Amino acid sequence: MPELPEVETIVRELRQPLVGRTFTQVIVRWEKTIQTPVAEFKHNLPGKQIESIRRRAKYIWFHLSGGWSLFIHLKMSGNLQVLPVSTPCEKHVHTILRLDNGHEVRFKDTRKFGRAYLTRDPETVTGHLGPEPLADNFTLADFKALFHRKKGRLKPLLLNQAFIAGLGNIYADEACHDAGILPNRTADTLSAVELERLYHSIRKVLNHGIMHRGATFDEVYPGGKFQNFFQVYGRTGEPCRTCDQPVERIVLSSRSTHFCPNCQR
DNA sequence: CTAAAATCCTGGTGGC
DNA sequence: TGCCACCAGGATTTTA
Repeated sequence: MPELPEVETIVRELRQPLVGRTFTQVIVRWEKTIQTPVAEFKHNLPGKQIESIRRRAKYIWFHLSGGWSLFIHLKMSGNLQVLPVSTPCEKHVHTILRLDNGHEVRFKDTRKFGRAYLTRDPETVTGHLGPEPLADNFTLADFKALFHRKKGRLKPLLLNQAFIAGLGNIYADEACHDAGILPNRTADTLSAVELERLYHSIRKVLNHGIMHRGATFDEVYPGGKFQNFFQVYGRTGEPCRTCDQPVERIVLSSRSTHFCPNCQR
């Protein structure tokens, strides 16, 4: 379940092997992965060179020659491998993008939720997204303004990518705990002081995640270490690292939500 | 407007 | 050991 820090780490690791490469061939084994019409995708991708790779929210964004953009969203279980064509292909590889150097990009995705988009208009994919929480120009005032006349509960708001981009279940729970705010609070009850704490906590937990190269989960994304630093996520019944009270779990908008009833108010 | 539920998927788990 | 019901979980879509 890659969230912002995992996707950021993956993007950084893809740059060295992929920037400058040109796609030569597309093999699609599970067509639902491709969100743009498959025939267009297969026709338009070969011949395009990767000029740069960035991240927007949880999307991996390949800037291609000719003004094209390839977006890949890993969703729950997606994983990108860059391997020589001769390497035996693992199970659950649904799309293969051949390169001009004898290697290929393999989109492996056990649960088949991952999606790829090829477009000349990036806005069609990312246009609905809220602000990047780690952007230099994303200020406390901007964050507070997001809450203007918002009435829903805090956790679902933080998970809403149109509200703020990049948080998922793990980092939303961790940010609420760091800020000392209960995730089921109604958004319009948060004080100015609480909003300020939350703003800094969101950026803090995301930066910590990136620093530890993300969190490794279900062995989908190897290499991350942040799972060792979770304060509440997945720790139901275990003692809070701050106060020793057992971490509690509730369900909010059908998502597991973990919090410390003592540290969070 | 908010919000809850259904949808898409498969591997892992727990009950019997 | 086998069978099966059930669950997680991001984002979108549907329904209330």
